[in-house]
Amino acid sequence: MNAIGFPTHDHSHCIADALKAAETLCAQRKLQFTPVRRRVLEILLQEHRALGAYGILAELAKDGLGSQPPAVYRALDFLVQNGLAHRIEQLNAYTACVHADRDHAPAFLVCRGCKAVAEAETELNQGRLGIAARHSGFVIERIVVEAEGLCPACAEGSA
Amino acid sequence: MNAIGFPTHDHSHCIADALKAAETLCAQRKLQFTPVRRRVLEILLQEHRALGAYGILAELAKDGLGSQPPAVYRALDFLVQNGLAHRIEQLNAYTACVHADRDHAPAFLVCRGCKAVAEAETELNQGRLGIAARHSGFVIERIVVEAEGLCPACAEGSA
DNA sequence: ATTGATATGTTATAACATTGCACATTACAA
DNA sequence: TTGTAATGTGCAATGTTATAACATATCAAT
Repeated sequence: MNAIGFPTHDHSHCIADALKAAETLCAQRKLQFTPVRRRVLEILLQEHRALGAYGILAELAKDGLGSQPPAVYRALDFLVQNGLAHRIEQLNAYTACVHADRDHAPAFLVCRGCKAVAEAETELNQGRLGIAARHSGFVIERIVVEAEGLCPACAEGSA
Repeated sequence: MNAIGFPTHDHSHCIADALKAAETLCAQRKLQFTPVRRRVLEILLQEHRALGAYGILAELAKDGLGSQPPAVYRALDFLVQNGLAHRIEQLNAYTACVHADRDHAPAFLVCRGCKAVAEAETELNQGRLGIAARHSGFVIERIVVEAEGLCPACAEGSA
């Protein structure tokens, strides 16, 4: 495993840790970390990439954990709602959160070659957009920041 | 007309100006500003809001300018490609550009109530995301910045 | 036992987008 | 001015993503 911002690492450990953290977080908030939800998060954690809902559904189906679209979408809603996963708007796809603990405004680097996703942070009312918002009385609740480009590996290949 | 960042203004004049500018720009670049393309831009310009492809298609169909999805998508591709319109990723929808002349990295305020869209600007390699990119050797080509929230009018209503 | 809250199952359909091919138009050089 | 390449359009079919609507299950609290 070696995606943008994720130098070679013990990936199975990384997955286990994240699942553990999710468990803890759900326990604290009295949320049900059900098999479907757990499995969807696990599938997302397999790769530091964005996966489409129907791809996830296919995996889910293999385990007999649901075969219809709503099953995935509900699980994804839950995960996104609780900050355990994020939606990548420009791909209509989903990716596991790399630091699900604290509340944050995520920003992403998305490789158009391999769909690898790296997560960074931003602020809600930063920069020119924040200024524009204040000027017009617009209240920002969420901000989507996604950079599209090429990761080092893909840049090499297409150069 | 009075959307975020667009205080009451002479909207028909605003539309006419934008169409004129688009014409000029296409002439300069030797691009064909065909009836379909012109009409799609005009439809987008009617409102400072994001419109879905199928909604636009319905309008187009009324004028006998195309009845199949590819007609709109091709026109939208053309407009987006040439900076005359933008795609709002979080809505899978499109909006006319308010300053199609210069090359720019657009950022948007999108009202979740009325879908009104205001356009601001940002920079490609700004802030923490730029830093993350430089650190990992990621080359940013395009950046999606979309703030979701409530415009003053909708905030009033839902308060 | 009954209720209420939450999660899931199931069918159907809405909404968004692309592919592939044939035909028309335009641009432009021979 | 005619041939030809490039570009744009029409049309049918299909693919992909997402939700509506309704039924059922599970389980804890009264």
